[in-house]
Amino acid sequence: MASTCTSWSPLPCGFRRRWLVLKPMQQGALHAFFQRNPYPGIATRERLARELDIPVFRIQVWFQNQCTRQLRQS
Amino acid sequence: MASTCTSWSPLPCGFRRRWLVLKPMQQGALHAFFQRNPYPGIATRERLARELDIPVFRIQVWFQNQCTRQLRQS
DNA sequence: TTATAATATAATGAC
DNA sequence: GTCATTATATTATT
Repeated sequence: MASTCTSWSPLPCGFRRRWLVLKPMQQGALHAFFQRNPYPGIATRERLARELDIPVFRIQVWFQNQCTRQLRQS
Repeated sequence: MASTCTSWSPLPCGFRRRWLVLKPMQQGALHAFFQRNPYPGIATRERLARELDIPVFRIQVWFQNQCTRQLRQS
């Protein structure tokens, strides 16, 4: 396995990134896109990051969380 | 899906801690700080706790309540 | 009654 | 899956 510090995570191990709440407009855009494509490739994630002004790794985390939480709806 | 009693609440469920009224000086300091930073990290909360002589979890509760009070004025 | 301290839980960001 | 932080609803006390 790779080290616990993956390439897309700029923070050193053991430090938790500052909690940032997404703005409603950003959330709306992400939800809308997720409905169309839950598994965007790196190019798409980078485009979303530019358009919404969110770091790429946050986009990645958001889609990961969204996938797992979509599944436990029952 | 947080657990019932989260980490910032050291009392077991069903037990209510004693009501504590903040002194005017403590309230003033909290309000002043809140204006600068409504979401202090754990290190900052611990510093405030030391300086104002208030337990850390009460600091946390005050900031949470202050956020909702702020929102209700609109 | 109003203000606010305190409890509990849901939603969600980060890991 | 797990933990941490924020948001919100509610209860209780001064």
